[in-house]
Amino acid sequence: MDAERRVQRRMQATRERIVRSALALFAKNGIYQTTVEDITEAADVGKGTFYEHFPSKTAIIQHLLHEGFEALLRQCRSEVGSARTTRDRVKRLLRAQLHFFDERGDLLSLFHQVRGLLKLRPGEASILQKEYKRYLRFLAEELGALLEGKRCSEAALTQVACAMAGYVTGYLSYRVITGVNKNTTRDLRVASRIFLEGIERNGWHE
Amino acid sequence: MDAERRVQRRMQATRERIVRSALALFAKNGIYQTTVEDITEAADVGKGTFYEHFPSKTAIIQHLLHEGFEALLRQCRSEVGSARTTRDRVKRLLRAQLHFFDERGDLLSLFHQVRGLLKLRPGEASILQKEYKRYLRFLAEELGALLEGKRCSEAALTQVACAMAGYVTGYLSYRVITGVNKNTTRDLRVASRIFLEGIERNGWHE
Amino acid sequence: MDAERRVQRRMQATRERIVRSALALFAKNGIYQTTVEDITEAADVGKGTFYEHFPSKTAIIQHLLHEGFEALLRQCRSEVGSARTTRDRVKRLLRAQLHFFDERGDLLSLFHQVRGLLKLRPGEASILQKEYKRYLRFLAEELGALLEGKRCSEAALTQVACAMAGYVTGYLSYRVITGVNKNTTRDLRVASRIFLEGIERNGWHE
Amino acid sequence: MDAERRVQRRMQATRERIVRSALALFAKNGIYQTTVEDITEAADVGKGTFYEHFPSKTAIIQHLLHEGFEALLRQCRSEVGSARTTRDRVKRLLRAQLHFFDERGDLLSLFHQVRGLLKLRPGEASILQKEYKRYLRFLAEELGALLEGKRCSEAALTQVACAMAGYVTGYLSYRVITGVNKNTTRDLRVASRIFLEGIERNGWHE
DNA sequence: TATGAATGAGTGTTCATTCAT
DNA sequence: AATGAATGAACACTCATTCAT
Repeated sequence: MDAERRVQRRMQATRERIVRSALALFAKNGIYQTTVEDITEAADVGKGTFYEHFPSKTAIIQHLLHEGFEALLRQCRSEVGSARTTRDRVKRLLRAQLHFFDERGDLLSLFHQVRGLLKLRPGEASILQKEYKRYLRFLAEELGALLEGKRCSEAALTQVACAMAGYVTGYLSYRVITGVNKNTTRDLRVASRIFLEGIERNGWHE
Repeated sequence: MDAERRVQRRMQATRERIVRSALALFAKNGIYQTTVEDITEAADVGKGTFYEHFPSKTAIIQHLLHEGFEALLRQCRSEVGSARTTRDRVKRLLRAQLHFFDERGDLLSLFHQVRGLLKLRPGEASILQKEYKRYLRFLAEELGALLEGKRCSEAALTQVACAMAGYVTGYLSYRVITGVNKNTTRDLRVASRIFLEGIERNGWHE
Repeated sequence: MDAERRVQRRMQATRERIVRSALALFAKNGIYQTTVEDITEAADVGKGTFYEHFPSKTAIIQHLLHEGFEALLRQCRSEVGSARTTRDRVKRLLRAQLHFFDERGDLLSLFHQVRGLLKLRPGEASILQKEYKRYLRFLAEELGALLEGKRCSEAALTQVACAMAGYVTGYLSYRVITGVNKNTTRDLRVASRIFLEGIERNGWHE
Repeated sequence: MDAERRVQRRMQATRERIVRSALALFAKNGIYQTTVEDITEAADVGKGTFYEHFPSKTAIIQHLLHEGFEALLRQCRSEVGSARTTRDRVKRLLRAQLHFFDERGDLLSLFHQVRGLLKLRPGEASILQKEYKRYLRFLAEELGALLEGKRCSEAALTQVACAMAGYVTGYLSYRVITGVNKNTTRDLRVASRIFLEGIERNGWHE
């Protein structure tokens, strides 16, 4: 029936308003300073409605994290896909990440905050940790593909993935502190140079 | 009198136990999951004693941050001090930071957590922010000194400082997630290569 | 029309599923631990459907209580009806109750739980209280009939009714705790003895 | 020091006010209708103070239950102690219980309410259950002592203990419903008769 | 009639902070 | 200086009930 679909759509809209409000507030005020009521108020729904859509505050963080990384990886994949040369691939991989976080400061902030909690709360941590590991694995695979023909251990690849992920997110989140204007073109040039030099000239062999 | 000095000394010891317990717990369980009572219990003092030494929980975080950065910069300065060549300076600068955070995982964690909160709580943020800015300014100055003779705007320097700080802390904190074994020698080689290549060959001109 | 009747019948079936689920859950998990949603889920109907059949959670408790006592009294009446001697009547009265609660542990539990709440919530209490009073009045009347010819004040009769009701339900609910196997025959022998002795030999005169 | 003791005493006083308020409210309004805030308000302390003294609402119920049964058993023991004849012992045992609950309607109510929850909430139930079992075991032992020389299985003794406990508490709590005036002397006469007849003339052999 | 999304008052619990000793 | 009992604002989460479809 049509009616049924309309209900579905309306519910989806409510859920989305909650999700959006949550992410915005988490990024702006921090996950601990943001209460469920803040979220529902911003989403203009009743407090109880939150729990119709997510079983707990932790659950929505998990959801946002998952969706966030999903989006990041999607963008990376689509950007890298059409690259030919190694140089181009690395550049595109970096550009995808830099662009993504430039536009999604909210996710940069969320990723950063949650990452700070990964060693804590063992129960919840492992679930959240998966997302970060997926991101690192993706980068390792991408980089691995680039280095084919050169010797590079799994550990070394992971290390480079950490380096790249750490560089991109670390750099951008420090940039937030300094208030330096965004200049993604320049950022990209610098980042590319840094990684390309390393990779092209030396390989990352141990 | 001697008695007076003894009291002073004992008080100092108490304060130190509190400080140490706080840092350990913040790193292990997170600043929000750590209660003042957790700290005083670990320090084996009464709950009220905490407030004899620090006016608030925020205050001790601020203190730890300040002392932490102080120590970091001290180590950087002493390491870099005796360097001669530019290449050596950069290497030493990186080594100092990597070594420091390798040994002080607690501070790495604290710095990371607090950094995630910097845009929050406007009042407190600015006080905490100062510490990070001081760190970045230090790096910028160091790097500026290295590039003497090459054109490099203030903004570009800040950018490189962000890159370096972001790279080091970002990389190491991702390394924590993957559980990759520490291998500081290799880490240093990689990091040096990355930054040296960039700096030596191109300078960071705009 | 036939259609109308079918609707009626289906509605009745829904109502019954709700009623049955409610009683089972109240007995198993407690009236406070059982949510309306638990009930509707167990009855496999929508949450809103509950409120089509009962105006509130309290209302269904009241309903169950009423129906429960109705059934109890019916069983008592039918059991006692054909008795001749006084001895037999008391025995049958006791047997009816013991049997009833043996088979209806759910009602035993419900009666017990609700009785614990009778002094509460003045508004609701009085409605629920009526059911218990009806039960006691019934017992008093039955016992009164047995004692005809012997002096026995109204108060004394009520007292004996309380004693009997208290004995039966109190005994059985303690038996639940001990996990002692049901042995209704023996239970009955004991109970009969207790009450018959008292009643037969002495009457309950003041 | 004196000061220390004074603090101790004051704290004890606070705790007692909380305990007393809790019991009164649980009895009057029910354990579910009574909120922690109701308790602290009645005790004229801050809400947080409750949790300085008890880790949870469940904990205070457990405490009250334990203390309540302790007091009941104490009274039973002291009452029964000086009895000589079997007849006297049973009478005293009954009297102790009837008197106790007559004066402690609050505990009668609490015991009744909690008993209604014993099959529920498995985790907590078992802790609470212990108290009831202790009571029953006590009665079984007392009755066992009386019947020495007569054959009586453990199960039968437990059964009689259930009967007695069930009778006393069941009777009294039904009496609350009817609003019949207390008349402990008469109650005692009735109860004694009931149990003495049974025990003296027949023993409770199977 | 049946549904289930939406609601918000209410609850148990936490925890930074105060203050009398 | 050190203590820890007392405090209450704040929060995550529950659940009976409503209502538009």
